[in-house]
Amino acid sequence: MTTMSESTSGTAPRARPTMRQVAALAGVGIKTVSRVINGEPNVSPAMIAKVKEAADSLDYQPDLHAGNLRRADGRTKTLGLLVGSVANPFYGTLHRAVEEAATARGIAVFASSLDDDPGREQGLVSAFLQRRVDGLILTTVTKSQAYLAAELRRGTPLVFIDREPAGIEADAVVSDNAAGSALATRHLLAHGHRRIAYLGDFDAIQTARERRRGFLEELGRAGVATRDIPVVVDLHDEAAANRAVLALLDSADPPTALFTSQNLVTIGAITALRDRSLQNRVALVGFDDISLADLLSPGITVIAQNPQRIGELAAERLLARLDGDRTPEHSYVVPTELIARGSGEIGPHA
Amino acid sequence: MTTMSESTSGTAPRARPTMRQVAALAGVGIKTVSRVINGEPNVSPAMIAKVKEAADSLDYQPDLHAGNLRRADGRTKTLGLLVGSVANPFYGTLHRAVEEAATARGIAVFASSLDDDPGREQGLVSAFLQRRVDGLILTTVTKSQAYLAAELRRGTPLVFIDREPAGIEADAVVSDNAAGSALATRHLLAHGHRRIAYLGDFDAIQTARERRRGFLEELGRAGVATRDIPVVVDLHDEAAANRAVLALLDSADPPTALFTSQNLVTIGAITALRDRSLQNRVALVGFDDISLADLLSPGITVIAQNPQRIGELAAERLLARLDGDRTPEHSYVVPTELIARGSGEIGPHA
DNA sequence: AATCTTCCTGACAACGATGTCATTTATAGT
DNA sequence: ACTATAAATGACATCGTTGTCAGGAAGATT
Repeated sequence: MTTMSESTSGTAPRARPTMRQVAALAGVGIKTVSRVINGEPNVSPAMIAKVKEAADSLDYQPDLHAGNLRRADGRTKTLGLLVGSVANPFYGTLHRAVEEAATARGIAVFASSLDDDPGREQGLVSAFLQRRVDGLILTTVTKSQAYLAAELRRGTPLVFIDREPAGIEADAVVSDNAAGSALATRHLLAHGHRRIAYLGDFDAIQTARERRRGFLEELGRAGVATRDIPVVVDLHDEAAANRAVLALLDSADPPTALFTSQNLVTIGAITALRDRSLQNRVALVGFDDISLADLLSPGITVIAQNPQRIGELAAERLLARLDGDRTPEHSYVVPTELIARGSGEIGPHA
Repeated sequence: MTTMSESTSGTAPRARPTMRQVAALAGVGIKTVSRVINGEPNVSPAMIAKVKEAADSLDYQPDLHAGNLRRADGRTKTLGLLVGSVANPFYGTLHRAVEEAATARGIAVFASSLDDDPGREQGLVSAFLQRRVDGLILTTVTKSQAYLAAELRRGTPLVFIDREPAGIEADAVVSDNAAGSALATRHLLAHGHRRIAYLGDFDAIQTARERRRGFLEELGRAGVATRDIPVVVDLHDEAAANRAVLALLDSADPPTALFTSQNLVTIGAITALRDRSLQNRVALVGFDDISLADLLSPGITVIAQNPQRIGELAAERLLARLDGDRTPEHSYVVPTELIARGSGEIGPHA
């Protein structure tokens, strides 16, 4: 007998019970407890009942990691998700979709924010890896993700989201940034605009560059001289965007339409247009949907991404890889969608 | 260059290296590797260099869980966060605050959504416990959380957020729901309203009941007969709220002001007021802040909660408990704040 | 020179579980 | 009744790491 009863009386035990303690209480071998807990076959009903009763009375919870140490497949039923920020609703929705697919298979999700900090990215990835996650879904901000090559070779599935990987071959799920921008541009051109200003995020961000490319290429296809097109980049917050738009509006030859490449930039543009009471005179299309955009006047026309679909697809790919899918790595492109709400349908007022 | 070469030659190893392999490569004992990896003292510089080189060349990552199995303190440097939904920006912000505090101490965060499902709550808690989280920060939807008593007794710190625990004594961090409602009510009364309608969420939700209580008690203090006050509850989405508000506006004696107890209900009320073109005639104060509320016309006056502060406090309490804080359990109340933006300052139009 | 510290180092058991395998017991087949 | 087969059970090694402890080398003290 191994009873040593730490300290006191009749209540539940103070220490966390082990399988050995359950076995002792039930008067059976430890392996039998293991079989019952894991629902393995070839255990008599009487044994099952005895063990379950002992386990319940001790409030026993198996230690997944101890088991995993010995288990053949080495799976921790855990996965890591690395996004820009969990406070960002775009990533929140994506996270939810990933969680849904994971939970359905008993997989728990670690979520962390990397905050545009390459050092933080590597630290968080390392923290996940030390906890032996079964796979990783991640946005990246490092120049190259070659540091993950060894891990990938060991069989840890990696799915990149939002931005494509560099220096390594792996699955990716991204939005159709250039095509979305082209769509927005075509929309504004179709409404008669020729002088369209572009307002973009940090040019260091891959998706920001893609969006700008889509915009400029579409103008090229339409035969609009890009020489006269105002392109402002490196706008990362509302205040900077507001200032940039005000400067454009106050210039000698102001644009008749604005294309903003990101959420906060769009909001900065809205406030700037209102500052000059031009919200019904200058057209605006923004990349990324904005909540309540339809309640504003005018409603804000946007190119909406589909974070839920991105999350679903990323999770689906990851789980498929875990199930042994060995098809070549692939980049999945999730289409964007133009939602017309008014601001993008304003014509050029000469 | 990056040929695939399944099982071959000189490249990095296929299997995940263990400490034993690093030791073998460096030609030292395994315990010495352990010392170097964990930065323990009393290792000669030459040894440190040798071991580090071997570890790097194998791309060795220590297995935190294996170590934890043997380690004295039994800490996994992992914590579980259970919220309504990670897609909800309120919880996203809270999550971020928790993550910030956790990451600073090398603690990784599991996040899951319970979706108002009591069964799911218990399943997720169990999943966390099996992964031996060091502590739990959680919103609950079960009637009683007595099922967690044994775990609490074992020393796993529990911090309840948003709603207070039942059937168990533990720390909690909650918003001042009743006081916030009273504040909103006082605001509307001060602007001359006497006929104020209340539109609330499912009455099964504790916070929803608290908000209603704060509203009715404040009316009582002001001597307003609650008999004539329209109180509609069990509204959980925008569409239901819209219908309820339309019904009130179309009634014989419509209210001059609305108090909506939750995000989606507030939005439903906004659309209903617009449907009747009454957004500048009927006052509205909503519980929970709404993004872009200041860009609407009128701007929406709200009682804002402080999810970041809730997250910070919850994390702070949890970490303190982990550090050995044995002070009695306590409920921390985070104040709410009224943000006046226009809709709540409309007077009663008789 | 002999002894005492102090510093380094590695052998070994242990953490809580599961895989393997041998053993016991029940069931069926003749 | 007696063996052949299947079902039920537990002893034991093992997963990757850290705690304990003992032993050897180097430096300090008498």
